[in-house]
Amino acid sequence: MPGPATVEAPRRHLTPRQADLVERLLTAAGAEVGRSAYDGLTVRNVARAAGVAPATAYTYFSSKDHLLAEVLWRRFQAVPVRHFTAEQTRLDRVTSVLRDTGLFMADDPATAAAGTTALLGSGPDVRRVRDRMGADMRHRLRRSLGADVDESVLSALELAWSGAMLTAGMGHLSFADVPDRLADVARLILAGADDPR
Amino acid sequence: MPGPATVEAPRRHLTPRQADLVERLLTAAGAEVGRSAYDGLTVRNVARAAGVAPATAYTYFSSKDHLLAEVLWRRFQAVPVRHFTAEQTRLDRVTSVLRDTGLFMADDPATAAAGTTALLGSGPDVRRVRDRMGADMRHRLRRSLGADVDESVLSALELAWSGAMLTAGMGHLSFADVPDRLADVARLILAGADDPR
DNA sequence: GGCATTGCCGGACGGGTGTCCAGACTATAG
DNA sequence: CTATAGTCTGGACACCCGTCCGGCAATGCC
Repeated sequence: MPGPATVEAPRRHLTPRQADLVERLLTAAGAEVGRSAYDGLTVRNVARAAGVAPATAYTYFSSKDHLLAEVLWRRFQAVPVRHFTAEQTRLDRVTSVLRDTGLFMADDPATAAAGTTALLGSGPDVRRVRDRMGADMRHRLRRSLGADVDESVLSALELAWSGAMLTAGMGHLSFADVPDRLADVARLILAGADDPR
Repeated sequence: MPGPATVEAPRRHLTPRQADLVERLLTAAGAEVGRSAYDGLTVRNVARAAGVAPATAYTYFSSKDHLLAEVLWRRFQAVPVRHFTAEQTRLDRVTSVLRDTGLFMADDPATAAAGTTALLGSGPDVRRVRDRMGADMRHRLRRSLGADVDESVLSALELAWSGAMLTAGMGHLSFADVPDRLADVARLILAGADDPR
């Protein structure tokens, strides 16, 4: 049975006006979350700050979680994908990726923490953002690992990264410490993989 | 300045009647979460199922998250601490700990997923449960690693464990796969540590 | 320039959360 | 058996979420 499946939203062209609106919402959310953490932030406040009716905000972001997740995703995307030089070892490359993607949150721990919480939300849109982010991270790691990747190494690195994000998001670990911690993990894991080229 | 600090609740003796009440709430919550996931569960429903007024439930658990977190903690505690034999290698020991603590959630993925979400909540009580669980896990791992533990190995294993819980809780990874994944990670990390005794 | 479509407004609504309180209820002690 | 301290009740409350809808403005098409 094919089932009702998911109803794809028709292709959404955003007029410049709308794109600007979305922009304003995202930046307003980013600013707001800096003041009041996840719990304190309300969609209505963000909407007001962006000069928009609450209902309108909900037509572009299906939930508070979705909104915050999208803020985080945007920042994540902004992390540059480095160009590797020939003399970098595999460990160097992996470490640099982990460093960059770990550090981007340290600038604004409030947003990072709230975003982490939001990313765990349950709506389908949040899930999409989550998948997108996971896929991007996997891609970055795979690229840094070079040819003939051991899948279990890749998976282990991903797990460690998620763990670090989570632990930091919960306040168990400082965001500033994340990069070093992850570098340690990479060192151990890559030393464990037979071929540390 | 000493500051207002946290106001410790005065020592709470639970009468048998109260202990039973708490018990009923926890099991009712466990049952309820099996049917409706995190979002579907309401404190009021759990209270009703336990034959208790909502306000009463809130005097024992400060929030829905706290309630669910406590359910998870209880199950986690029930995971047996194995007795290691002399001929087990370090990897064997670590793997068995990761397997056990990873598998206990696979029995009831619904509860596990909801509990994971709850554990990320923000109240001070939830935080306490979280810390308790993290400390317990660290303890189990440290014990399995044996003498002269490399702290970075311990930390790496913890990160991987958190990552696995998170990833599974989000549905990114099946709870059933968690043990094998974690075994892989342990193999890599311990091979990376110089002394795989 | 007139007209239809589209999107925003704003306010109301149903449901859930966590808090509070006055009163009923239980058990313990006098 | 009665007074009293500690619990539980049930319902009201303030707040927020996410949804819905009628009205109004702007955009784009002819």
